[in-house]
Amino acid sequence: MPATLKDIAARVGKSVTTVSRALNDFDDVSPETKAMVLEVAEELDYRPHTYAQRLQKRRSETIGFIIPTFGPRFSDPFFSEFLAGLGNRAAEMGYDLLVSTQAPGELEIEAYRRMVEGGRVDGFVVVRTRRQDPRIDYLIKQEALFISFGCVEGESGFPFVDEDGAFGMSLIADHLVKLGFHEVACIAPDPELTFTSCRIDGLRKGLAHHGLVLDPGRIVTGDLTQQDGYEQAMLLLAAEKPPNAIVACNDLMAFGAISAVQEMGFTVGKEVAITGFDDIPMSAYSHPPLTTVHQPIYEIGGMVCKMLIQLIEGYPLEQEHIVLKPSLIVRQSCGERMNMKVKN
Amino acid sequence: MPATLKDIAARVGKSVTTVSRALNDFDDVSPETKAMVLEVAEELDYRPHTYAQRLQKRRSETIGFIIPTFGPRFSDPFFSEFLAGLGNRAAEMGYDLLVSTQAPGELEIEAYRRMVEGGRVDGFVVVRTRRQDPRIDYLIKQEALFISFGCVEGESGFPFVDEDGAFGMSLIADHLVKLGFHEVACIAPDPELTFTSCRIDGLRKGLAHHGLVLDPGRIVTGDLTQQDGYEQAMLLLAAEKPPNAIVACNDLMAFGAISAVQEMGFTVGKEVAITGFDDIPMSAYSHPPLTTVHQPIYEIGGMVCKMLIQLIEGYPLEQEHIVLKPSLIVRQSCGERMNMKVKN
DNA sequence: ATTGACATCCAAAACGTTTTGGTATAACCT
DNA sequence: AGGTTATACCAAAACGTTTTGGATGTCAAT
Repeated sequence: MPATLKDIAARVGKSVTTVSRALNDFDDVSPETKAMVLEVAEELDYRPHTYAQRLQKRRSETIGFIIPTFGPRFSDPFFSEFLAGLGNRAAEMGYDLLVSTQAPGELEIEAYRRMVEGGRVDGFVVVRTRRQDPRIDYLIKQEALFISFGCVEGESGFPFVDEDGAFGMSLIADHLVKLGFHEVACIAPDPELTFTSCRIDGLRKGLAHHGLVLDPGRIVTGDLTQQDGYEQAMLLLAAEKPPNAIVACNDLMAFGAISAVQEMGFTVGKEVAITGFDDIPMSAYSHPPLTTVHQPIYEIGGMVCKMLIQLIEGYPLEQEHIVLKPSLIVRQSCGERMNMKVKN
Repeated sequence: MPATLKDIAARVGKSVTTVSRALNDFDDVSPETKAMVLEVAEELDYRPHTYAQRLQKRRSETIGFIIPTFGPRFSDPFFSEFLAGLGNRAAEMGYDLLVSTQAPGELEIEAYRRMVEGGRVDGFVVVRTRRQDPRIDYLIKQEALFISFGCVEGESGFPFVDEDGAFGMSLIADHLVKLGFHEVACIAPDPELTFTSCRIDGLRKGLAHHGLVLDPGRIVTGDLTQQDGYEQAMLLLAAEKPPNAIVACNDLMAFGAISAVQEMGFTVGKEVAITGFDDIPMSAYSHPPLTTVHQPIYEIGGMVCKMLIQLIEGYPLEQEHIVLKPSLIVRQSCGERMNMKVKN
């Protein structure tokens, strides 16, 4: 039985009110009483009962994060990096982090309902946005507080952080063209995801800038896993006129593509260039190491968390919409001539 | 303002008690009343206030998981796989999952205190146990409910799931010896971790079984990251008499070791064999693909979660201690002669 | 007419906090 | 003396549930 305010009150011979106010350092409690209360609280190892506080304050001091995992498992380091950033910042700011996983679909909104309408959380973090995103529609309708990483089509009356995917892809295009890889293919994610079209467009425009066209027949769709990266790359390589560069929209698919290219007997970085997106820790340790676009995922998690807490606590955001410029990380998967790039 | 029991009671003209009992399907409420209450509840979109319920029931229906991350980030897929297993099972069983991250050290127990003594969670999941584990000591002392994945030295009066690391390592030893790799080195984790000595011993005994000794000078310590795997492997390769097999105690370090070996100009699987442990999804996509020991991490997460909930709800465990037999996954990082293995 | 059984309902207490709206006492001015 | 001010305290209500321990009414069996 943990100690309660009542226990302390009984011990010091004061009322529960006074004890509560002493512990919260109100100034209508005498210094002597405060000292006594503190001492007894220490002695009884008192901890306020979280749920009683929350009930009374009508605040949960908890933020919700539902990982939109597709399969039965989420092995995408993107989520774990993001989660770590979120979790550390939340803990630092005195908030709890309630985590759940729920694949997109029928049950998804139900998961949000449980958290929002049960009063479990004060706000949400949404990631991996879709072009038409029911989660965001729901949260707006409920007037729930949230920050998303990624935007949606049309609607922009909500705060979000996003990365400039088109810009990132233009960096990739420049890099490939400069190294002489002109036959470019792309492994894109589900077109429903908002960032898909940004990235494809960015790549298309980046190539166009050099007078090249991105053949629509060379755009295939993968589910963001290594497995699918492998399979889609195999498809691309089996084409009549196979590409000599495969631009994957995330690192995981790029790893799969590397396996495929190698299995077909080509040398990655020489006969076929491969690029990724995200710069997860593993990308420095693939063979060859992956040229990719860096997003500071951990930091973004922390940033989103901080913005949400600001919103919850009623402070205005300095910026409603933040768009981050990603940067190119050159490694060996497009060839060894990396210093070329570094020098400009 | 979400609807409360009081609102429903007012609408149907009954007491709060009756409404509560109707919603909980008690049989001292007439079918007509139940129907009415249900209808009005639906209409008002009623959701019970989670924290009020928890306060009253003195149950949080929440399980706590503090990820013992070392750095500022945890990119180890081990944790995310485990978390996914935990989270999915918890959601399925109607429990919330409260996640936090806290590196081992001074502040660690404080993080547990906040969750336990604030009554925030009904029980804990502990992973990556140390030989002397202050978390477990604390939880036992507080009589808190928990299940750990991994055991500790001495004490075993608590329920846990563990994998037979020694057995896994003996499989590795057999495999390496059979393929002719006799100069074995090992990159082990922090010796404080319980599984470190299990695995080293397993390897030592496995080799001894074939008349080989594991030179203590060939056991180095890494921090479970690719980075450290790379650096420790470099050290091993720089030795006077370099090993021709590097046994890493997790897959991430094995990836680092692969990079190191390749950078030194050796062919992995031919001049130097490399093995991992965990069989994370990435291990099928490294180049060469990694021979490793499979642990069903996702499933273990689910299993641990289920056991904890059983404990919380007062059902006895079928088994207090579960030790899983891992299996060897043969890929190319020890050579191409994999069919040899498959055939026995 | 009682008694007992059953069906249906509910007031009040409880969970552990915080907040509201005070009261009592002492001290200090006029 | 009366009035004001400051200090220290607290009873009660409130947050939204669930549970306890009846109360009331009806009907059937004695």
